[in-house]
Amino acid sequence: MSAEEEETASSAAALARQWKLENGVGFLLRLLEAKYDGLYQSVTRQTDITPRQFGVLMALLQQGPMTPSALADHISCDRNTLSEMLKRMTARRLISKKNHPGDRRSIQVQITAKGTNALMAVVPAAARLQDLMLAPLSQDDRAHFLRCMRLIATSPPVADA
Amino acid sequence: MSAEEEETASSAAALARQWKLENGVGFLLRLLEAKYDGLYQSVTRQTDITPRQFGVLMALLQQGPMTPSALADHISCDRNTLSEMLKRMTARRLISKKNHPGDRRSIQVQITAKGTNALMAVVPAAARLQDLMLAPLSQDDRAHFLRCMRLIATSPPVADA
DNA sequence: GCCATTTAATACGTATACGTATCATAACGG
DNA sequence: CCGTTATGATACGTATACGTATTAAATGGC
Repeated sequence: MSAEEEETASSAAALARQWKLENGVGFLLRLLEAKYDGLYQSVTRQTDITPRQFGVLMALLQQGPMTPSALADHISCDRNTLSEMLKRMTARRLISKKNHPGDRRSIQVQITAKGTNALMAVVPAAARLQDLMLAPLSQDDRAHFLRCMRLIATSPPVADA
Repeated sequence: MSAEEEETASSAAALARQWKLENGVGFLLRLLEAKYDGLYQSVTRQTDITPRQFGVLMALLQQGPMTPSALADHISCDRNTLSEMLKRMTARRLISKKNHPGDRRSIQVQITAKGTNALMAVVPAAARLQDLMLAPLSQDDRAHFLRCMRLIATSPPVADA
């Protein structure tokens, strides 16, 4: 082991000893996600659309038919992930696919009547989710917390990363 | 459709029209998670342990051998999920399993030398992740944001949920 | 001491998430 | 006009996440 590697190794060991997993942003984010999904289950009971599918259906309802790529951009979702979601949602007839007029590579997806019904059935419950998640915070903290999340989410990736 | 159902449906439609997906906690949490994982990829380059595996290895390094159940509690991870992670990590020889002395139902998992090396190789990069994630926030906001996340994460589930 | 209950771990099914590869089609440059 | 490149969608592989089912073993009640 070179002197430099040894130095790196010893400082890594020191960092590891004092590491506090429970203070890490990644750790906390996962806890919040789990809490959010758990609350979603609680408030929506026996529905058959997931939180992610909720976002897809809401976007299609509000924006009308669009291509998978446009939809992925709209809801900030990976295109591969969305492609698999759309496959499952099509199988369940929550959405339908049709040919794109003018580009034979492309398609358009649209919400079905069944999808609209499924969405409407959970909208009232979903509307309570935000309050339930933020319940532990004061009113001031809720707004501040959301601002912080938006700041991080919308700030461009750092060059030195 | 009963009068009540009609009322529910029309209020759901009204809620849906004014729904702003990009303001939802769930939506923002997913953006932050994606950002975190992206930054992890950037700062750790060609390593072969994921952010979740990092947490497992760090816990085993600091706490020593323990049962999968104890580990799941320690890192707040679902036991089924952890079981599959441990299977993959065992296959890669990052950890090893041994019989539990005194309870033949149970086992203990422990970090291997290879796992320790893999962990140490990414610790310095992982230490920079926190700062990179919080970079868009002021110093005051960083502490406040973390406090808010901990508050939500640690507050017990609400009864009315 | 035996049986019902509980607990530990895992298997299995479904859903998300994303990197890489593939295929068809469109767009473009010469 | 033809070949190269870019783009849209999907297939495939791996990893996470979690509900439910299964199996083995420990535990508690009687």
